Amino acid sequence: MAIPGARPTMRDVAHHARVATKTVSRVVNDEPGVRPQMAERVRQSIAALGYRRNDSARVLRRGQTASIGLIMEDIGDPFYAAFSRAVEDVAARHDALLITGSSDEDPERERMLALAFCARRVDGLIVIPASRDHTYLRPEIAAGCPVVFADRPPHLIEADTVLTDNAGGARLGVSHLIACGHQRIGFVGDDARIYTAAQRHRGYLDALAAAGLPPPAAGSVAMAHPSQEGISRALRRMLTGPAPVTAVFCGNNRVAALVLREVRERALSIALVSFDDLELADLLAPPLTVVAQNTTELGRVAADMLFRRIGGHQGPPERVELPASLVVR
Amino acid sequence: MAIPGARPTMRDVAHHARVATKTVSRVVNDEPGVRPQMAERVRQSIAALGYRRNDSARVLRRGQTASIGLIMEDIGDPFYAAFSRAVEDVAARHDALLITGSSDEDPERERMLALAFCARRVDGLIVIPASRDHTYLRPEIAAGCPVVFADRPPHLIEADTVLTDNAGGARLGVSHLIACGHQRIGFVGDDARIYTAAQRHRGYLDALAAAGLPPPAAGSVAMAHPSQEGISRALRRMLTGPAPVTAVFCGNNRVAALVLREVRERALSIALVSFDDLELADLLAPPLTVVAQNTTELGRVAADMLFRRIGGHQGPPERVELPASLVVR
DNA sequence: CTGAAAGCGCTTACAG
DNA sequence: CTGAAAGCGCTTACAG
Repeated sequence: MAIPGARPTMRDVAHHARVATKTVSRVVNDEPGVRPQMAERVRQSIAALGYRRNDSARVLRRGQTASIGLIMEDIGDPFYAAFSRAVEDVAARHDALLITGSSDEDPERERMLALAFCARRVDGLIVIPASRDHTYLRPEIAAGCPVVFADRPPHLIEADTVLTDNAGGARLGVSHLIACGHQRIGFVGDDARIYTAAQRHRGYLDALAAAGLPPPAAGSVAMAHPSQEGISRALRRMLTGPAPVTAVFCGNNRVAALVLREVRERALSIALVSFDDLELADLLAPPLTVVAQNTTELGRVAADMLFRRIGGHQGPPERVELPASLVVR
Repeated sequence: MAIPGARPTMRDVAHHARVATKTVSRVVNDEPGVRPQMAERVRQSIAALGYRRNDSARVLRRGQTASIGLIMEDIGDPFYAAFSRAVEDVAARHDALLITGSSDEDPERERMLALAFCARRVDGLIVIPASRDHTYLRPEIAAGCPVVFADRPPHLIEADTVLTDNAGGARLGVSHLIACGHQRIGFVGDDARIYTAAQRHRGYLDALAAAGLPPPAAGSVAMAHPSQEGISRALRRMLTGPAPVTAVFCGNNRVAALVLREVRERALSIALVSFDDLELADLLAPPLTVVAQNTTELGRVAADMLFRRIGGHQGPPERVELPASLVVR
């Protein structure tokens, strides 16, 4: 039986045990209604041949693949890794496998991955969107593949969505800086086309307004795909001129790491608060106050919503928003 | 065609275009030998019905699933996340999907995941072992599912393996502390039953011996699953008595984070070097010198080895060891 | 260039 | 309790 690629099939077992394949199927799947004596005979043949059920055939016949797909920006990023782990745990509880793919913020890649997963007939999909147009998913959803969006809302279609309250979180962080006495506060965020970046920027503006502070001076807001060089320039701009900022709110973990490096290298003395927690943030000098998302909960809720749909739930699309919390350090 | 779960099949398309399914198959798969005019007719039917090939049926017939499985300790850990991303990139280049699972260092869970993946007939498996006995994989390998082990070697079977030079890396780190003038150096590592933990401990002892230093005093070595409490106790022990340590080598990133917290909280003045790099390690005061693994390369090599086997390579099992590098800060 | 038949390895729906 | 037949949706191996 050790011929590469030559696995015994249910038919082989049936021959060996001199029964019908259906009987083997019953034994393999622990279905009732097989005499113990016959079941034993089948079990011996299974052992003798080293038989293992081919789930990929089973899946074809049954129509459900017991697998879900997860598309995110980059599984290598700690935020998405934690999210992914939470999804995996829920999937495992439903005996489903998890197929993952990284879009690298490329809409076309997101689409290719999503369609490839659907072609494999995953039972459902969780998408952290990179695309600005999800109409390509409409036929898939109509054909019975539910989709849940996480971290960012879908575009041009309606579907279950779970988000962090990004604006609210940013308000918390910026209000904290204001409470500490800062009046001129800069904002360094990611590309403004990214939903979370835009929402956090909005929260920043709201906090200033709520405190009766003037809107940020020109140059006090920088939003772009984070790079050391870009952030260096942005900080330089914020710290020069007649009204330099005394504090900066960082829009996410990657921005924060770069800002921290810049602050250290140029020995800048500005206060910082960041959206997203960072490993070791509590050990920095001074420790970094952050607005933390509940990443695990985000993943858990997204997966729960998906499995509810897979289980047949038919209600209208839902939108859940989870709070972010201020971690003062 | 918007009836949930009712996707059109190749047969539906064939009826609609009044051709044989084989002709539809040719068009769908861009096989040559279809008159342009007929191909066009088929394409129109495909569009009209919203047909999408069911890859799960294709896979059954062809025997290859174009998917691989990856089993690691925890996809939520940044080390494994980076590893996973590197594997995904290689898989994508081979048009293969990646199925991931976390074993949580539980041998039984590793086994369940591996067998579940094999039941789905993944084309190959990458395993970061938790188990001490991999004989359960022998039938799967014999049946044509190649397995590559990464980060830690397999137990009781031979198979392709890619490792970091853990002992060599630890020697580098400990030698650096010695070069800085330290003579009494402690070691705080993970559970000694984990291969990487044991190897790093060995490298630590080798470095002491190579420098002509005496073997560590009783209590200067602590190896256990990392917990704040356990590490607190271990450090207390190392720092009391007649010959307290002046430096500590941390066995991995999780240990390092806990040791750093303890050092900060109790304002201990000891030198630290850690195996594994940490985000922000350069921004600590003082910055943390580390022995860095090339995690991405580890994942890339593992995946390359696997796809070579999937491609038919038949040579004897290979073992690759990648160097670790000292990052002085 | 086109297609009818068989089969991948299971499960479903029946019949006995 | 047991099994023969049909079928999941494709591709393979032929025949014309």
